[in-house]
Amino acid sequence: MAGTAEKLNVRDRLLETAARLFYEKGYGATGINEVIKQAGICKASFYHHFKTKEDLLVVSLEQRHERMMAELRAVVAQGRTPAEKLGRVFEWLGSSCSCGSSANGCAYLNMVSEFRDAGSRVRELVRWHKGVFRTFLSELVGAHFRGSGKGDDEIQDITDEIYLLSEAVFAASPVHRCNWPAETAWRIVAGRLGIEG
Amino acid sequence: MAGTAEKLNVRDRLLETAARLFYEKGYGATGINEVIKQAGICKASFYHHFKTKEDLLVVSLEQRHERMMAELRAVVAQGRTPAEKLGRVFEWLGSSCSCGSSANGCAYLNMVSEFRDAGSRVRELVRWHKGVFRTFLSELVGAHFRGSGKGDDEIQDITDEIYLLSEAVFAASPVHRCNWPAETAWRIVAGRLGIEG
DNA sequence: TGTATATCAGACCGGTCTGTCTGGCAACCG
DNA sequence: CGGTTGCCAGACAGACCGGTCTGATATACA
Repeated sequence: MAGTAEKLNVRDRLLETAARLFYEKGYGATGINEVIKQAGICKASFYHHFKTKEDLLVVSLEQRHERMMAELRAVVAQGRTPAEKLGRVFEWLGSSCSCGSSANGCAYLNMVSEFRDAGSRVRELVRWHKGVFRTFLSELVGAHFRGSGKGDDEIQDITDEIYLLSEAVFAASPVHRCNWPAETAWRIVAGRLGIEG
Repeated sequence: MAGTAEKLNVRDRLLETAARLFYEKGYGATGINEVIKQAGICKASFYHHFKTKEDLLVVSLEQRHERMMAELRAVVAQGRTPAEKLGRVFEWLGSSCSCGSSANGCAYLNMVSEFRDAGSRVRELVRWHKGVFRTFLSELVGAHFRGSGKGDDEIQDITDEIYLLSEAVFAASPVHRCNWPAETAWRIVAGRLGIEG
């Protein structure tokens, strides 16, 4: 029952299984024993690779971040203009938030619910991740308005708005389990980019 | 150490304590033993009033809903026009999401993270709550556009957008712990209402 | 007065949790 | 060959969990 993680080494099998279970069931609701069982790993081997359960979570979230950014780069590569690239991003947000087993919204926002201490390692990681994502958006927005005569402040404001709308998609999708949040968010974004329709 | 719940009867003390702890620490992270200890109630009395811990949560969420709607009605009563009322709502969203001990965002969205089964009682309650809140917004939006010649479909779309932005405030506030989400959201909303500035 | 109800106090049950420990097997490397 | 390393197997410790139970006390009401 090791599932998709057949050929990976022990550490990667643990990370793959943990990422899946922590996302689908939540961190607190997933026991270490379940992770190691589904990964087909014995307990001592787990504690050989990771000091604690939380360490496993942190590493798996870091890995998830890299994977997500890679996916995003691939997604925007399919768009020609910055506006089209942003459109692809919101399309991707919607599909990655309301489809199949991934209908649990944003893995990082979920962690904010589980780790209430704002100074915790996990919260810090979430803020870092969101910062990187916001920078990613800001570059697209900046490129879109390059040479438009818009001031930096206004572009900054629009970036904030678009970032906020991405969070809205993440938050609303798991509640409603359809992709009107992504479509509605994109409608607003398109308006702010001046590409009505 | 019963705190603010001095004069209440047993059931209400339990509900008051549970609402506070479940919100500040999360449902899973709060043990029944801690609730009853802080409420100054013995265990048998708790199980006399509530069948299970989850029952306590459900009733406390229902109570929270009534309290929130009452607060919202009071808040909008201070605005003269529908647009001003909506402005007060977003102001209230920001302050109730990023201030003091309540900097944990939306109690209901947090429950979505903790209850992954979309068919669970708690999830159902969350959807009901969000539906009522959306209706509340839709009445204000409808009043704002009354007689403006805007079609019902367009008003519906704008309502969706504003509701989505309220979710964005709830989701983003606990991550960033300041109220730019509320301000940014309101900037977009004001634009959609046609009251730029 | 007798009975039902609400509450207190806290032991107790069966289960789950993270993390540690012992012990053994196999591969690689000096 | 001997030692280290990675991994397996699973018992175990210690804490905490939700929930049940016994038994005592106080109050209200028939």
